[in-house]
Amino acid sequence: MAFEKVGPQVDLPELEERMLALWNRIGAFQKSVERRPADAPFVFYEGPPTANGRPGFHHALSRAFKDIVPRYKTMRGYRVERKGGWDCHGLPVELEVEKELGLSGKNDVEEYGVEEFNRLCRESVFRYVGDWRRMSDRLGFWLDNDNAYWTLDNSYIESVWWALKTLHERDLLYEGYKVTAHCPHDQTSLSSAEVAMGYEDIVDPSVYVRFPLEDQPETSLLVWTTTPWTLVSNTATAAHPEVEYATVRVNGEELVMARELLDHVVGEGEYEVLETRKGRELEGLRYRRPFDYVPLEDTSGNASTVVLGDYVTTAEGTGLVHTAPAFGEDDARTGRRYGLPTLHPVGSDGTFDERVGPFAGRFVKEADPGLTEELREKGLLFRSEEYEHAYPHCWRCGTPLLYYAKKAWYARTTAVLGELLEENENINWVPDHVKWGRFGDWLKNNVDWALSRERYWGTPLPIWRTDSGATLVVGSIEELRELALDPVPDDLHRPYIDEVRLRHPETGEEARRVPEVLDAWFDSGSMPFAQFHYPYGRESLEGVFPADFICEAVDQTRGWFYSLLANSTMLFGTRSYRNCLVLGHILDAEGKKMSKSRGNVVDPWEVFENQGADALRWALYTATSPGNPRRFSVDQVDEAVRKYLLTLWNTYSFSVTYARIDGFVPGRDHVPPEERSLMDRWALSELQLTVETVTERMEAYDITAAGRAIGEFVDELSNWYVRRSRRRFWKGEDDTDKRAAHSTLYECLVAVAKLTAPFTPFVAEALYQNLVVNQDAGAPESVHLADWPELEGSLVDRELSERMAAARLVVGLGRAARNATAIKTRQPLREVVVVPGEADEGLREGVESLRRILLEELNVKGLSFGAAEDVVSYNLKPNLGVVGPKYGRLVPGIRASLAEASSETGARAAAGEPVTVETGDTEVTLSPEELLVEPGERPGYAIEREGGLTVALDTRLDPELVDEGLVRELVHRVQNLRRERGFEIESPISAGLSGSERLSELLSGRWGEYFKAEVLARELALDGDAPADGQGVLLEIEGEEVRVRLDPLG
RNA sequence: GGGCCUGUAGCUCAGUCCGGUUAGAGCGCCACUCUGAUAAAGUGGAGGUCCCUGGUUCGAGUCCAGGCAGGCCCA
Repeated sequence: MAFEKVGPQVDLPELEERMLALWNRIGAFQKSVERRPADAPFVFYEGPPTANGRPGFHHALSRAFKDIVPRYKTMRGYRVERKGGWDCHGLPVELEVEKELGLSGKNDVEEYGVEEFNRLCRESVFRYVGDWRRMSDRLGFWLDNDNAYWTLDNSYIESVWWALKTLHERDLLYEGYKVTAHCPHDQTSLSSAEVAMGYEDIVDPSVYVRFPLEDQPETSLLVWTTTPWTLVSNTATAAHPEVEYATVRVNGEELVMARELLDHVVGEGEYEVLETRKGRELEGLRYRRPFDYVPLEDTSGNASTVVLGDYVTTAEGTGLVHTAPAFGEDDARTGRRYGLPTLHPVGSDGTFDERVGPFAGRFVKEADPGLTEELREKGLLFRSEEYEHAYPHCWRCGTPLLYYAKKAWYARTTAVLGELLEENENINWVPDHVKWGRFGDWLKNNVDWALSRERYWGTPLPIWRTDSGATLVVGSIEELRELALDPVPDDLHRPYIDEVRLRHPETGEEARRVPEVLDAWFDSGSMPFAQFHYPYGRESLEGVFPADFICEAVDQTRGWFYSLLANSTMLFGTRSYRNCLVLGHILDAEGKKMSKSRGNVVDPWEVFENQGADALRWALYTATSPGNPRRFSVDQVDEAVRKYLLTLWNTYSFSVTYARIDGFVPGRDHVPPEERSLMDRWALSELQLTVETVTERMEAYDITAAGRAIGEFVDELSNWYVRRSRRRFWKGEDDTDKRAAHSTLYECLVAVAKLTAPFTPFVAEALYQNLVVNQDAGAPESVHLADWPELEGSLVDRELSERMAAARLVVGLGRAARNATAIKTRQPLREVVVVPGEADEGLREGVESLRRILLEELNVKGLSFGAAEDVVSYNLKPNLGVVGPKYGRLVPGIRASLAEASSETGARAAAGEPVTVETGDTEVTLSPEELLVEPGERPGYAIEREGGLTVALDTRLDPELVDEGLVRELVHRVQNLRRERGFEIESPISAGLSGSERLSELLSGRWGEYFKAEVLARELALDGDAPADGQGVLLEIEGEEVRVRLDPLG
């Protein structure tokens, strides 16, 4: 069957729509999975997006990268299941619904009703699923959406419960304190994102307080705080282990604080330094705490001692940080490390409880002045000032937030820290710096994972508690049924699950569920098993765990990348992904983050409709390494269209156009590679080298380099192979050489279609359908069902590639030389002289073998290899690699002397003799190895050089050359006329010329046949029969006036 | 405040691991050339404080230290 006609113009978006329809019709995606062996899985995990917002441009980015690797691996023979998934729970969903309902905070939600609220949350996460699917489909992202997992499904929740129960059984689940930003007005915790929304500048007290040492009450630690009310709960003082602390005498008392802050706090010259020591030497010093309202039950431990913390700074304060584990994140962490008690005399409304005597019932911040006064009375107040700083406020009600410890459920990730670090070593991070940088560093500082959230829409914690404090962790629905006193609801979410009371199997007590829901990150981190309802819906994870490949943006380092690793390490003792491609964020053309509020968001659909998905994909893959933040503009997509897609398309169109004219049939007309021309074998060799590079780069997940290699090959194929081979396709006779050219171009295009299939799946498919499916009924019916090109080593000819590179270099230099002479390329020249440099071994042979190409490209009659001195003079330079180490400081002098050396010296050096130069008062003799000899200008030739290579054009014209130049110019002009007249490429004409004696003479002589062949003139009439005045077109060529008439024949 | 990444031509990026002679490519701009597949191609030109400062070295875009700017994450 003949190839379908292909024009040079193409409507890419329209083509893509047709390919999408084709894929649907033949079930290409399903087949691409099912036809690969089940026992050769390549596991991909889809990081679930939340569908309560429309997909944006950055989602197109990550989906493009998520798609390319599975497509590639499929072609490599793996079965790549791609189960979709949706993240359904979490605070963002709740906040969105709150906003829609006009609710503000938890009190509002409870008043509104949790049942209805959660119903709306459930609805909202399905809202834009259609948009997501449309965007993904149009982009060419193949994903199994019909079997997607939903984190809100009972089956999913049950798997997550199993995980929590397993953690519990391994003593990896516990209840502890968690410091959160707390709004005392709304009586709720705020997420860090919410906290960030509400910073305002306010004035707080700034107090410096004495903590007298237990053993030397005349010496005090000097401590600074802006929240005097937290001093009531002080249980330690933190110092930085490496900071230098001084004991100083000030007005008869002794104080300890960071040395570098003395001038600032005490005043220059106001103190006498008695002693200095590192912070680590202060560890364990026992002091008297400022307030005794809340009793310390155990005074023997680390309470009221100096502890160490890396977070202590000397940017402000005294370098000694008051520590109250109930009211600071650092404090709480330090508290856990040192086993400090947590003193927590504050209610959720922000008032002191009855223990804080005179201040009981007072809002803590309002108690600051009274507490400060009390410190003054006790003689503990060193100084009191005011301090203006940015402090977080509730974005809803404006109340200053309190950092405040609450009970929370934790996963004891620190217990498996060693394993986490070890497993991280076994992950291939791309780019690799993430492993030991952003991710690894952060892992090292791992703290236990606070799993519980005091919210409504999430996986309910499967923890029930009796009045006596005994807890039950339920791991399955069946277990729940066994223990339940009430009917188990169909929907496991709140509020229904809250109604279910359990009977404690040992104590017989009644138990109620704790109110919290689970951090949604734990949901997503559970997807490797929960997506299959493991261990209930599926007994084994063999073949689906761990993932071979995941891909998300860099903001997931502490999100999904972590939750996946933490969960699988705690549950299965191993990482859950082997290769992780980390994407940078997308910025607009100005380097600003793309965001709706800035109005600089690029709509993927605009790009789909104007340039197409292939162009977008290609731009994303090849413009920038994926790990970097990328500046994106539509210009890049335009360039992808022009530089890559249209170049490829036109090469394809060219190939098909001539294959149709010649009736070329790939199978029948195949010419064995060894019988093909040099140019063909070069193209095949370059193709194989490209296959090698692309495969190797894809295996390393270096998509950018892989894509660029394909792009370079397509450029070479179009702008060197096709351009150089055009005449072979045009010529009339149908011989081996022509079939060889067809075979070569055909094979290259088929291979490119396969190579580019993971990158630009649509164009690849269009080529493949016409070039392969159309020809071979037995071929896979889609390029995405085809196998990746095998490297055929026998076709690789590195030497030929090098020779061609050398010849192309010579051509480039020759063209430069020609431009410099200002002689038109249509004017032939007599000779090009090539002078290889010393390093150009084998160049002579290479150029010689490409003689014909070279002569055509440069339009010269002859090629010769000149002795250098024929066309050049010499410049001398030191060979720094040798001379540098040997002569050191003399090098600049040597360099200067060589630059001034005479031409005789240059010639001698070129002949291999040593050269002696003077530099200052030293004489140095340089051996040939220590010298670089370069050719320079010489009159009579147009010369261009690169490295040691010189190309010289003999610019002298003789009458014969001038005649030919004139004829060629005439041919050119007549060809233009043909085109203007709209003649078909292959249609013959009759031509008549008159008015120029000189041209008539040339055309009736030796140039007639040449002229007729070039312009496809079957008949040529000169002068007598030629156009009379007023007929045809009058041309002026090089001062000759000639009248030309063209008539179509037949 | 901390961690990580980035900084090279007007723009997008190579090159930096492993120091070397004149720092490259593509796009854009200017000039010229070529053109019966191409929205192309070729040649030349303009365009560079390789973010800054200091150090090591005969020699630093490259190695070291300290800064600056931008991005992300965290506080």
